[in-house]
Amino acid sequence: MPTPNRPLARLQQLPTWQLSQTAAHAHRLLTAALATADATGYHARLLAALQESGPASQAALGRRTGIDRSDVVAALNDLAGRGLVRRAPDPADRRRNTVTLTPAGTRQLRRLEGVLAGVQDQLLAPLSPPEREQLTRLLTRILEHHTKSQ
Amino acid sequence: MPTPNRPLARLQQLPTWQLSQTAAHAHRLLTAALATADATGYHARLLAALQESGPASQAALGRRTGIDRSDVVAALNDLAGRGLVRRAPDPADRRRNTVTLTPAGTRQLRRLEGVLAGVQDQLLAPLSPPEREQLTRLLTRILEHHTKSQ
DNA sequence: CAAATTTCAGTTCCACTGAGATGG
DNA sequence: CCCATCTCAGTGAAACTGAAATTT
Repeated sequence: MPTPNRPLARLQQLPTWQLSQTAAHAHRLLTAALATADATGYHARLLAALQESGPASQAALGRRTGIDRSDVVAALNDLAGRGLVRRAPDPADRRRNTVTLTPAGTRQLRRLEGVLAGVQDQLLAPLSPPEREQLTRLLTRILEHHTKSQ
Repeated sequence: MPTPNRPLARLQQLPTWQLSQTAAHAHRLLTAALATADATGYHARLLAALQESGPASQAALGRRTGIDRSDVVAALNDLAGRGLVRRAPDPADRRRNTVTLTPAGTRQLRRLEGVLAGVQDQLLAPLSPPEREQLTRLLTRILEHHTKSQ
């Protein structure tokens, strides 16, 4: 996702282009902010999923967060290495690892939620609160359309 | 850019998340549509830049389109191989290649513009024309803020 | 000499694929 | 026998880096 110096007049007006540019900005802000908390987007998504739905198998976490099974393994290695989650074999189905949020993981998630809120504010700085809501509504409509119809 | 099955309630509401999801959808649509015209996003951007500002050196094209100098080389190899652009040494500055749009390139650009318009329509299908304008205005404001302030 | 251009080779990041091992 | 799970190794696209060769 590049950022041209003197953007192309035509393409610049296409919503697809504006979306990709805006998402790229958001991604930069997000990655930078999470890095200051020694985290990545994968980490935040996994911790949030664990808090939201409780302990889960790795496959279930992958489905819920949209993270590929292979990448879930790697990210959980990180998180477990720092004591933010615990992995234990599921006694009911021994193919599975049950992943659990630790107290340290819960604290880290709270920190990350603060970081994420700050990024929203940075990104949407030029918009008033009602405009921010408007943007969210429009994006939600687009997303719903494209996830329902497929 | 993954797409979760049952999205996380919290993260799903964050504008950064919605933006990245929407941009991912747009990117999928765009890549697929351009592929039917034997093109890529790089191709479209380079052809558009050439039509908009006339013949240019490769370095200038890279700056104008936001495409890295290395990738400009590869994409122009493609385009030149299909006769859509012509590369000739610049007599005024022999470090440069002057890249020119051929008639076939102009025709291909017209095709691609049609393809791109179709993708906008697909992506924004659930929105009314005024809503599409609203979205464009909000995104433009965000982009202007983040490109001016840096 | 410093700076710009074109090119090639290689790196990094992210999402994904394939396959093996274990188990239901 | 088939399917699910966890894991590792590797692939592919996109953006970028470093450096060489040429020219200004």
